[in-house]
Amino acid sequence: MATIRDVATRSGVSTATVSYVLNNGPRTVRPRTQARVLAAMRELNYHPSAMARGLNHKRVNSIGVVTLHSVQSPLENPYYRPVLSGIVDAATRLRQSVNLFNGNVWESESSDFPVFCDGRCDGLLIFLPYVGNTLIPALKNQTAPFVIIGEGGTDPTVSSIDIDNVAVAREIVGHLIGFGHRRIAHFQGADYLLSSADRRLGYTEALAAAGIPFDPALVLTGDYETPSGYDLARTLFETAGEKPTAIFAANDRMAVGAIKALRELGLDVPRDVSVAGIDCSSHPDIPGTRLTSGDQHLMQLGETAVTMVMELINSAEPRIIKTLQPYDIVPGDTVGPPLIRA
Amino acid sequence: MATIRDVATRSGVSTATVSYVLNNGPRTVRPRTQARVLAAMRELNYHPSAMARGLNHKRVNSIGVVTLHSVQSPLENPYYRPVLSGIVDAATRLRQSVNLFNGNVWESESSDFPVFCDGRCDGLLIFLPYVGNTLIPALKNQTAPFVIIGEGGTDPTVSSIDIDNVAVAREIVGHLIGFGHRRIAHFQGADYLLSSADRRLGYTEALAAAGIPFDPALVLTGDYETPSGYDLARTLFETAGEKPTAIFAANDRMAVGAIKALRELGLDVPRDVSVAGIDCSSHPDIPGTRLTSGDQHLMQLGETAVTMVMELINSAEPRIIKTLQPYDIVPGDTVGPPLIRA
DNA sequence: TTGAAAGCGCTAACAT
DNA sequence: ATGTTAGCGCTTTCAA
Repeated sequence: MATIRDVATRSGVSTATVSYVLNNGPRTVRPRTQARVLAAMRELNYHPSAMARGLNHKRVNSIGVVTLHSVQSPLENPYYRPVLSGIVDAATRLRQSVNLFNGNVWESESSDFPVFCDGRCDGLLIFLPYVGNTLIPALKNQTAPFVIIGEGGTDPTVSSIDIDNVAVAREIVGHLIGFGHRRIAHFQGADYLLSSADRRLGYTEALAAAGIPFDPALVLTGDYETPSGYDLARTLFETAGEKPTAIFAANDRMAVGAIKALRELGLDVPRDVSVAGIDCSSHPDIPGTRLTSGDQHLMQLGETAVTMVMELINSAEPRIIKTLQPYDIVPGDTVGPPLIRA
Repeated sequence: MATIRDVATRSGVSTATVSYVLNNGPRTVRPRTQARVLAAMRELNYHPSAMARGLNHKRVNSIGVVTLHSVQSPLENPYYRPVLSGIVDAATRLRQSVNLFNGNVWESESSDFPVFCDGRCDGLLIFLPYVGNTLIPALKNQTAPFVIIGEGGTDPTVSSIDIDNVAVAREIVGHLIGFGHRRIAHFQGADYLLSSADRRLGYTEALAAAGIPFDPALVLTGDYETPSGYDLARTLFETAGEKPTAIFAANDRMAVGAIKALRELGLDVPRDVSVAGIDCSSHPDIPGTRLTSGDQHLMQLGETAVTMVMELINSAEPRIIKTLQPYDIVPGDTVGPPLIRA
């Protein structure tokens, strides 16, 4: 590869001049000289080294995206994918490249050596850090700014973007109550994610607001994955006890799993049981059925996350930005009035 | 950020020693000294700079992925996504980060300044370079090795991975012929992609092998996108002339578009018209229907592409690797025997 | 077993 | 308007 020296020699100027031509400033170069330099660059097929430049002005125009969870393949996950799409789109528009890291691999390797903050990214987007992870504390001790996606929680010392999990859960349970349901089960997410507790809180708040007594037997813990929703539904409907007329699953995948289980048990959704989730993600397992859900506008969320981290990067002093993404309750085919028992 | 100097000062050794501790060699360091250095690194929360290291040994452990086409969002594209998944998975396993570039943006900006080969990636994976693009020629003049995904074509001077487009098309058309079809339309892809011509060639070869005369009126040109398949099907079936009993679409998206159109026209698939595609990608537009298609094993293709580029990166002298990915014809619900006219 | 110092390719203050 | 040169943070040869 040709270096700036080669170009300088070839065009008979100093490296400084070449550099100024390269960057269109900050110094002005005589047009004739400039032309000579440009010609030399072309002839030598010269491309400035990102490494050398980065070493100087500490800026590489790349943002890192870390998926901390051991998600098999982030791109196949209905939550990650739209967010990532939004990130890639926004970053591209802003001329930033996107650096993907599968965090759990890097973390397990040597937890105190996060390659993604070794200068190859100007800033980081961290997906769903689970409760008790070691990355976030480590990240606080270094200079690359970062934004947490989906699990900012109550920590006021980190920048984050999320929906208001309590509110969206409250509203969607309210939606079920509005249809006349009083016996509503909740399939909550894994407890190592803060959102699980938040959505559960929204659920209890909605019940309380409607004067419906809370029944702990109706709250079952899953893990945000489809099979867990399936298993919980089977457990709930195959064992003895009074059945719920509706299920609020903490996300769409669990809701879809539940619907599959219910159908296998000969129950109709929503005639026999209503089901609602959160995410408005795609769910190929129940073709033709539109799940009642809370739309997090995940792509938009990814785009906003990029603008946030860019702001942090461009900001002189360290800052904390907290964003709550607006959401919408989207009625689908899976919620109806409760069945009146004979 | 602490530098290697800070660590050296703090532990009372030279920067050289710190470097050797950092890399576990090539020189051996006395255990006591090493311990002191490690302690200092920990205390200072030291992380070596990727830029500075890269500047020396020209290796950053990152592979670049360039999507040249103006795909809205690569992650939402049923061809790109599984390949990308495979890439991310394989790269992660090999401890490489993945750098995503939306090539058409970078290219349009200043076609002679490809940031993705400025040293921030050790090697590149290039998606579907269209015929006549300026990137590939430019890439040949620089040192970063690259592998072309999906459009290696006949150029023997570039490394590439693809399926045998002629063969897969020939086989799938053979599959249709096997059902008794003799009047088979072909919706071909955009002509700026080599695969379009290849698949079309496979189509004509299959016809020839079966002694079926080629009818140019049955070959229509789309662009690999769903709407084009829809439009072509409407055109074909709404205008006068003898209708085909089957359609071979050059990819699944066009096939799906065609099926939608046929259904709107009151035609049943496969009773009235059989339809086959290529890709085995997901297609939410025809829920419940399994499209007869040729499986390219796209995730696998992405994984193999990564191992290929890693081989090129690790190879001392420049090499060219050509890989043909195995494929399978996957029978679905959309192909049946032709309707016998009264 | 360790230190000193010369680069890697570029930028930008300091000269002229 | 342009050249000189001292770094950026690290690796590695050459010395000790």
